[in-house]
Formats: sequence, structure tokens, C-alpha cells
Amino acid sequence: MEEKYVKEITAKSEDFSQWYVDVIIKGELADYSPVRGCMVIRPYGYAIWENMQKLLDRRFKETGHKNAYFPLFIPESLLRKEAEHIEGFAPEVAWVTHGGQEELAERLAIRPTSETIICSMYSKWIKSWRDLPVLINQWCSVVRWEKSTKPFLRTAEFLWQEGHTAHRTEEEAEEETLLMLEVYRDFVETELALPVIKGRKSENEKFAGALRTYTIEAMMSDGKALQAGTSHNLGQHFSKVFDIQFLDQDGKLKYVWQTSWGVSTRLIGAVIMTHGDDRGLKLPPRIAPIQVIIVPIFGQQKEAVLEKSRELYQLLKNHFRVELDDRDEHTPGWKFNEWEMKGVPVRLEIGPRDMAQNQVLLVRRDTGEKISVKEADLINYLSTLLDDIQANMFKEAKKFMDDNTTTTTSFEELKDVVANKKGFVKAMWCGDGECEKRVKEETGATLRCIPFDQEEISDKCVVCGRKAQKMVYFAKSY
RNA sequence: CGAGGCAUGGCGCAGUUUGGUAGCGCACAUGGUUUGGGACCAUGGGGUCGGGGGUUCGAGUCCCCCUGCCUCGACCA
Repeated sequence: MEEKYVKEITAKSEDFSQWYVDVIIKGELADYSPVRGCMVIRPYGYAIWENMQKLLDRRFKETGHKNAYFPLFIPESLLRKEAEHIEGFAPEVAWVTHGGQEELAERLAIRPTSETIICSMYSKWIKSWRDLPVLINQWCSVVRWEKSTKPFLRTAEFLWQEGHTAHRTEEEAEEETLLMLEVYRDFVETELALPVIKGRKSENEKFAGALRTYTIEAMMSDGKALQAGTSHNLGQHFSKVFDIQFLDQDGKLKYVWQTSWGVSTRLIGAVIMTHGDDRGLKLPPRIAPIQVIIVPIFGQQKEAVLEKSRELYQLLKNHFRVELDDRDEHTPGWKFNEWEMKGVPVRLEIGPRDMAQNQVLLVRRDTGEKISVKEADLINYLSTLLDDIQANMFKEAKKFMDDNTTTTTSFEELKDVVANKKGFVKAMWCGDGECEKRVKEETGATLRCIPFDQEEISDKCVVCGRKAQKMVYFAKSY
């Protein structure tokens, strides 16, 4: 960076964590609240979430899902039914013990996730093969009493969606699990411009109570991995415990096969950490609350410029998410920094010089490039430009991920890369959880996923040297 | 939850060592001049020093407890 534009934000290179917090607070995405570990999502940050919701919800509907809402409270007995599940969540469940002054006969958990309460209803609703599949999604917040928190990435309460489906056969459930993983991949890559690795979680890393967990893993610009979304094939673990049975066509009583899948407001954190720079946030046009910010440069012709900028606003508002910053109390330069900090993809400057030539000046947030465009071409140009920015942001992020992915064939090399180079490490693995644990203990990196796109790097496990089963990704993660 | 650090107008900080009744920059308000990369002048408002307790004639400053935030680790979307 040739010049330091934004004074409020700590340089990324200086202190990545502080930079991240600065971008969120100064960019007015969120703020700390009086409640430990809980943040307030401010209007600008919430608008990003709303855009994400819209784009995701459309995809859910297109794949046949319907939204519903289940209770926030889960009776303790219900939560305890599936042993593996409660064991996984026990340390982070918040409990309600009193109603008013009276102590409850049975404690109520505040949902850390809704498998149990939803399953209890499914057992009531599902009787016949004709009732299947059940394809339900819920938008809600969940609570996990986290020990250490960080805005968007890990908070005690967070917003998410959780899909819960029930199927007639194992194959159908597996198909659904993979379909939703693909929906997530498509969503984050297309709309959030976040490249991801699609794959399966190891036994150690899978969801408590799942048969198999699939994941999309993204790389943040400090080289750490972030689990961006998960899709679980729950098998029949829950249906057996919650007695979700149906009478199949062959006259036999069978347990349903289930899935669950979710993404959360953590994705906002992923967008910040993947695309942001020293000037602040950089938002992909598809989810940016403001795609084009109009900044009038008054010069000596304040009234005329103001009138023209209002005209431009009217012209553009039916095509783009656009706002006019006609505040008088700030200079143009101040506004430039402000909107760059907030990640607005395109700035439109209009001043006396542009007016004289019937044009406007567009400035790209992603590259800083300045382009003069004739007013007559503006709408077409902008729509192409926004697509271009979206594509370029994905390309940049993809390049960063590729550049920071290293292939290793020895444990020494793996340790060295994790310690000194950061990023993802590709290596062969024998499939033994003990080798996985050794990597974690000796390097701090975890097995992020077993990618669908396999490569044969070598035939030996990077840890123990035994015959390798799979190529996997290791990385330090959030 | 373990180790370390921090907490003073909205934000960033000084004042704490050697207790004496709170200051600077930015931001904010009003008026004026300005406006193509965080403008300038003038005037003005705002804090009781994270919370509680203690020592003292007197505490932002010393002692104890609590809380929150940040970093690292353990655990997790």
C-alpha cells in the first residue's frame, strides 16, 4: 500500500486479529454487547446476513425444502436421548432452571442445535413411506456457551439455518447430504466469492451423532482454515433413539434415514477475513448492502452537482443497491475512505469536470482502478463491472488459496510448513485417528477434510509410513 | 477453562513510579469559509477514571475481590 488511507484500522500485516476486530467495529458491522460473548449485529452487518439469507433460502426452496420453526427450549430428557450427541454438546449447553421464581421440574436447554426437538416431532409426523421425504429448514439462533469468543467466528449466540431431513433409504439420505453440501459450495463460491475445498470430515472431526460429516473448508488470508459449512448424514442414530418409524411399501416397519446441514453468520467472518485489506472490508457485489455509492464533488457548483447526483441515484436505484452520500459535513476524501472501509464495491464520483463531459468516474474497490464512463452507458457498464468485480474477487481468493497450499510427503516437511509457511498442507494419510492426533499434537494443525478431489501424492502415510488410504488437507483452523 | 496483557469523555491516548480533587488529539454541537483522497477558523457541550470493597484527612494513582476485552493454548459453526 503506497499510502495509509484509513487510520483507524490496524494493518493486517501488523496484527491480523486486531485488524479483523477493527474492520468489524469501525465498519459498523457489529459491536460488543453487555452480555459476555454476545455481539450486536448492526444494521450494516445484518444487511449482509439478509442478503445471504435471501440467496440461500432461494436455493433451499429450489431443492424442495420448506421453512418451519421449532422451540428455542429443549427438555433435558430429550437432549439426553442420543448419548453421543449430548456428550458432544454437554460442555456448551446453556440451561434454564427457573420460570419466574419457581424452579422447573425439568431443566430446559437452550438449543445448541435442534436435532433432538425436531426428531421428537418427526416421530409424530412420519408414519408411512408416503410421508417421506421430509425436507425442513429452520432459520434461527442457537446458543453455545463458548469459552472464548470472537465476533462472527464464534459467539455464544449466533444466527444460522439448520436443515433437517428424513428419508426412506440410506442412499436417498446420502444423496441429500451431498446435494446440500453442493448447494453450500455453489452459494459461497458464487455469491460470497469464497473458494472452498469440498470433502469429508474425519471420524475425530465429525458432528456428534452423525454417521458422516461433509464440509466445505475455506482459507482465510492469514492462511488459517475456516469450516464454512457442514452437511451431515445422520444415518439412523436419531431415528432409532427417537423412534421415527414408517411403514414401507413392502409392509415392513423401518427407521428413517436422516440428514442435517447448516451455515451460520460465521460466513460473514469468512468474507471479512478472505477479502478484506488494510483499507477495511471488501464486499462481493452479490451480497454488498450497498453496491454503488454516489459521492458528489461539489466544487463551485454545489446545487448543479447535487441535482445531477440525485438524478443519477434515481436512474440507478431500480437496477442496483445504490446510495447517495450527499452529506455536507464531510469532504469527498473522507467519504472515499469511509466507503472503502465499509467495502462498497463501486464508488461513483460526480463533479463539475464529469458533468461537463456527460460522464461519471467509477472507482473499483477491489483493484482501485478509476474508469470514466459516459452517462448513457452507465447502467450497462455498471452491471458488467459488478460481475467483473465479483469474478475477480473469487479469482484472487482462489489464487491465494492455491499459492498457500503445499504438498508434503514427510512428517518433517509437514511440521516445517505448518510452523513456517501457514496455509493448507496436502498429505497422504493411512486413515488411522492416531496419526491424525499426532499431527495435531506436534504441529497444532488439524485434519480439515478428506477432499473429494483425490490425488495420489505418494503411497505412504505422511505420519506412520504405512500404506496410505487418502490424500487429506491439514491446517491450523479457526 | 489455563497462561499473559489491557480497562481514564464516543474513539485513541497522557496522568499511576513519588496519593492532593482529571488533561490532550480526534469525534460531537453552533456559526462561517470550504469540497476531485480523512479541510480550516472561532465558540461550546461532554468523563469521577470498568464494578464493588478497603487503606488514608484525601485514591485515577496503594491493597483485595469481581467483570469485560485482546493474545496464545485446550474446546467448538
